[in-house]
Amino acid sequence: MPERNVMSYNILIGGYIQNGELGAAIEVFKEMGRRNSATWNAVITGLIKSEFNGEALRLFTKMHGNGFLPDAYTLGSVLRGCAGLRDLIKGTQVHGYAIRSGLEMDLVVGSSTAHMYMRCGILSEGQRVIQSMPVHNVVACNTLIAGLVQNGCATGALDQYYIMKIAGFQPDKITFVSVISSCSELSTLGQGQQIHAEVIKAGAMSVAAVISSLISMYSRCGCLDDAVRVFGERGRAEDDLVLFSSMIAAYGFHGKGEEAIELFNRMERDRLEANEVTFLSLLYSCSHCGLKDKGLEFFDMMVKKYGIEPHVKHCTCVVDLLGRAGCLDEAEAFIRSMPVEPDAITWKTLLSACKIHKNTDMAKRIVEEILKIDPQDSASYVLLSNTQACAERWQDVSDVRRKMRERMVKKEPGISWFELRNQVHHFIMGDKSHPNSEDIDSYLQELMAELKSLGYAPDIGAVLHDMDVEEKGIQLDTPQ
DNA sequence: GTAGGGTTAG
Repeated sequence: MPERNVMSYNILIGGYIQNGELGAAIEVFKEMGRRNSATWNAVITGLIKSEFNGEALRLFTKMHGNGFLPDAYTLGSVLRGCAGLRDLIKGTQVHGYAIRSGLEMDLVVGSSTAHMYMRCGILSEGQRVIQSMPVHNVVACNTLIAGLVQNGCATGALDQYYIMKIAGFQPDKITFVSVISSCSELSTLGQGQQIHAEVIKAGAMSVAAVISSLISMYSRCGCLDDAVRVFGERGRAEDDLVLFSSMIAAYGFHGKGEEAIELFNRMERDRLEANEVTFLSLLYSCSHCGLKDKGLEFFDMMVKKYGIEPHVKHCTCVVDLLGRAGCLDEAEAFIRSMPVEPDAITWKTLLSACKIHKNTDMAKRIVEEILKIDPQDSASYVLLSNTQACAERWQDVSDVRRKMRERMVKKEPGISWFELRNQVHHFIMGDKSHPNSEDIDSYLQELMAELKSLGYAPDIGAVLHDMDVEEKGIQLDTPQ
């Protein structure tokens, strides 16, 4: 087979992959007597684009074994595969290969390396790789911004967004999705509105992912009306399904279960086929709106009518549904017979229901399950201690606290914040550092008096014992 | 002919 023919086969493979016909591409690949690096790269990339990451990595090993040296194309794809599998060990090996072959600083290889580290939760290494690159482009900036927000550093992501603009890069749809998510994480409505305006100016309002993140941002910032407006003004987005899923969740977040269900019914009428995320939004809405039976009905419908295999997240929603409704035994039985392995969040969902319904015996048992999965989970110890406090079992409360000290488990103090006229004001429990602290406190007392006059009874049992050693320390250390 | 970043739920 002459080299000229290899090239025409490669064109054929490329075309199949572009059309999503991976099977046909692999058929051609198998038939080829001679291949070059581009042949291997095309198939490896095709596999990774369809999320066959493990298969792609095996083919990469085979490529290497056949004497073909990986180039920047290969490494970029393979690193993306490692990121998809969250395989830090393989990812680090590929990074090592990139360094030895002098491709580490290549724009694509560098971004892919950083993305791999950040997907595996190693934010600092990802930041280091991006910052050591001599040249940047919009993709390198996006990699860093997305990595920051996905690793819980939304403030850092927004800082990086302003740095990127100062450096002269034009944000694109992917930048917008990441920074809008950052705003919803931080509930900084003003900043979110400003970015919304930038999205309009940049002409990115037809991108479903962007609209979706705007709906979610407005909803989480407390502006359901704006979320509804963005949803209503959506043009002919190519991917309507994501928008419906976001909007259902937004209604659920605001306690509007009826509206969430109505939207789902509208999807069925319009023959827009719900997917696993739609059902997640729907189950979430039912559990947050006290619609237990409806929720169970939807779970059943998802499996039987739509043929969607339940994911652990769906099951956790069902646990929440049962738990909030007070069906604790049913919830525990559900977890123990679920089709997928429960994770720490599943158990924590039940634990929080134990606190609401003051079931201390079950709480003890559930905490043991959580600590099997995550022994350093401070929130579970605190939740257990609060459950005991609600039931006025003070001896058990101090036992839990003692265990935490013995196991060196530290609880991060809670923090809350809000944005006012482009300024973020934040408060730690017992914090007196805010310049208007006294005024705020006296207004809070007024509000509390008004609440009580309207019949509100605070849950003192839990509140008094919510303050633990670390939080007290911070309260005392805070400058006046 | 082959390369990198994002989405909704929790």
